[in-house]
Amino acid sequence: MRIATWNVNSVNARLDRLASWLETASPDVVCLQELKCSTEDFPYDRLVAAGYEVAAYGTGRWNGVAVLSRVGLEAVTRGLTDEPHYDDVVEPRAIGVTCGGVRIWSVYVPNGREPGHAHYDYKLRWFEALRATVTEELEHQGTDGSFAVLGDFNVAPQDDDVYDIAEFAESTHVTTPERDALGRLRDTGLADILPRPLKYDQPYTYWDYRGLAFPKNRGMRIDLVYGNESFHSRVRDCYVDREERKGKGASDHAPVVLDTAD
DNA sequence: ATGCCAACCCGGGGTTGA
Repeated sequence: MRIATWNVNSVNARLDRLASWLETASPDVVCLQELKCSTEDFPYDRLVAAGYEVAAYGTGRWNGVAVLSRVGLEAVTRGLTDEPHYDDVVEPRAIGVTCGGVRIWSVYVPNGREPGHAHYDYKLRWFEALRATVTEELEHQGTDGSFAVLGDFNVAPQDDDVYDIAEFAESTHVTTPERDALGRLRDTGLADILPRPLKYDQPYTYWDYRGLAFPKNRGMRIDLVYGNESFHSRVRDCYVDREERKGKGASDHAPVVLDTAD
């Protein structure tokens, strides 16, 4: 089974590229983030015509997650247990589904903006709710089933997951509390499934639109795949499809693709 | 050339992203 995660930075603005990527990459399951559209405005017709079942969850603006699947799509859960709110709103940032016997979550972790900002606190609280929800689900399904959380985590797990750690001295995405939150998520029994880069040394997944960041490979690895042992043991390959970051109308994130046995 | 930010909402400019 081929599973991918991709922050598309507006699913409607990216629709032509998404449809063409589905044809060439031929994934069975795709986790999408940053839809920038409501559940109602999601482009169902085009993606259903491409052969996928769809579960979407969005309200527009800077949120929204979805899963596309052509191997079944069941048991849809929208949102986390006791999900924290920001400005009195619970944003659509997580959706769980079961596809081909694998329990899969597509998540879009809050950005955090800057350390000390209310959004940064929200980010840490959101991570705690994600950890709690994952713990509940893993207890419920037992250790036999395959389970994975994929998405834009907005945290670079290690210093070499950013192009120059010195550039991030005052920034979010690399702070100890954020990395500790990722560590507590791993402690539920999940492993970070590291993709191989198709070029250069590091498997970055995001490059800013500004300042020739992509040609200079000034990137970050913030789109992650966290899977339990049953899932991890089935992984045969995992890579960043950096070709999709090229050209006109690209998202600023590239898809992470993985192939599993059966 | 992988090439100098993009998408949203609103109604030309501000906000957000990471």
